[in-house]
Amino acid sequence: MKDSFTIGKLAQACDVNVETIRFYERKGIIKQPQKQGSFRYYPQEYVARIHFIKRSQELGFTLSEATELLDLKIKDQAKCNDVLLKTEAKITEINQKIKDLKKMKKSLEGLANCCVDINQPLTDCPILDCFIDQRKNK
Amino acid sequence: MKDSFTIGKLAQACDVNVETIRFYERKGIIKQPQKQGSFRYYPQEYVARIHFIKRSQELGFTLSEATELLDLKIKDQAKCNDVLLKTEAKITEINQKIKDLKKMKKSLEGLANCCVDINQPLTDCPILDCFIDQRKNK
DNA sequence: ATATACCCCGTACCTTAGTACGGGGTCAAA
DNA sequence: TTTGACCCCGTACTAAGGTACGGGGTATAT
Repeated sequence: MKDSFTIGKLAQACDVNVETIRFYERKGIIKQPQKQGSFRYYPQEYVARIHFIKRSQELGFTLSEATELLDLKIKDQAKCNDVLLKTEAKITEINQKIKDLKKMKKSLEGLANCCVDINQPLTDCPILDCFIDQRKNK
Repeated sequence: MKDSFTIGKLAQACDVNVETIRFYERKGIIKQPQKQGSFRYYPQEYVARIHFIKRSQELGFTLSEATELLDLKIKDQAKCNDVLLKTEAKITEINQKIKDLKKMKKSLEGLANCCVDINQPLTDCPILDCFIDQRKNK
């Protein structure tokens, strides 16, 4: 019990709901820890695991992608090579997303700039066309 | 019906399911087009709208955010002033997304770099710590 | 004029990612 | 030793974003 968390303490430490942890367990995203009687006792590394999952989600990865990333570290029969490949795939994905977001941002900035006359009715605002045009050559 | 699409043709042109289009209509994300009898006939601009929605989703916006973006142009009773504010909010959002993705990318690159010895067992790979550190000062 | 491909509507179902609930068991402090 | 806070499990529900289905109507090419 020392150096370990009940499910409630773990949830608190990770700023998630208790049910979320039970949910992750049911889904195989984290594995069931040691039990003392009917109670789960989590060693501290679970804090890091759950933080990792949450962080990944914040950055646009799904739960199963987050699990995949975690597994890169956890499955020690795997070799760094595997990690490298998966990591590089994710990086490529991220690069594309950044590129697309930047394009979108430019369109929006164009929109903002064209609204110089603050009381011009929106119908005359060329932003949408801007936007649509950018979509066209995609 | 020249120059317009039946729902099936539109779906095909946008590479989405017919049901998706009906779903968007029910949700008020696109508006019902002219009907000839019971059939919907969509003018071409719907292609751009749906592409736009799909694109926005790919970039991490929800359907209702995508709708909001689309509305920047469509509601002509609004004034440029409103558009400007909303546009700026969206730009801020996009900037944050880009920032987060870049952080994620850096972590992943760090991970990739630490796997120099291609046959090193994975247990020695510091990926988890990488991520955790980033979450802490969040 | 008839096949058949397409459309209509409503309803039900699916996946992801949880959250809530209820009836019961347990631990620990007073 | 009892009371309150916490845990157990299973089941049901939510919200977003669709997808599928079934019974019927329609448009069009032959």
